[in-house]
Amino acid sequence: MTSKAERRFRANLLEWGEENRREYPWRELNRTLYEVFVAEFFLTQTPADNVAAVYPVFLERFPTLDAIAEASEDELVEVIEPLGFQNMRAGALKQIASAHDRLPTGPEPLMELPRVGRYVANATFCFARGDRLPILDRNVERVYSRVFRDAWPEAEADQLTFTQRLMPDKARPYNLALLDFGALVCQTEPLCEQCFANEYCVYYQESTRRS
DNA sequence: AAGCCGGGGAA
DNA sequence: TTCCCAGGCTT
Repeated sequence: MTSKAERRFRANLLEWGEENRREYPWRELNRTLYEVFVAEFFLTQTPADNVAAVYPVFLERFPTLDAIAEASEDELVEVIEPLGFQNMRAGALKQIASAHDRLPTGPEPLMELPRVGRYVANATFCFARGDRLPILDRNVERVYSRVFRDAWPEAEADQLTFTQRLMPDKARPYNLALLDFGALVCQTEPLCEQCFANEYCVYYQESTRRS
């Protein structure tokens, strides 16, 4: 069942996203699966602006999995060093490129690659192809747990179901908006005065009742 | 489910 | 220097 607040949130978020979407090179239309994967792989635990600085350099030097397979791990480390986690990441990319000519074409097999979890797998296929897959990171969890509080489940599997159910058919713009909203408005220190959800957000309702 | 890991950034 | 963090990984 979809509650009234859930329907409002979905509509409001989509509308907010149209005007507030952040532009990044990996969000351009017609990016290949590989190009989107590279971005999502780097975006974990790394600020988007850092990734944006390295992204074009990386794609220029390593335009395909094959280019990674042919390079040494040290060359890889050199390029991605500004991102941090360079050894872990270079090792995983080498492993991936030496085992595969091309990326698997679904989230489940993609998740079997080293250092690729649910978040990267779903984000890659949602953003590269528009697949209707739930994405769940700390931003998304913070947003939903504030807006819906008790309706937001504890267990990760249930959270995935919840986000899946809330997602409209236009999954790509919705999920992009969700990430941007978590980053720009519903931050750790939330900017409730400029938020569209004030009328039904449980967190906001509670915080105003107190004061 | 809970804790661990490697490492960046803030305190 | 310590603490906190955010994913993935391990158990």
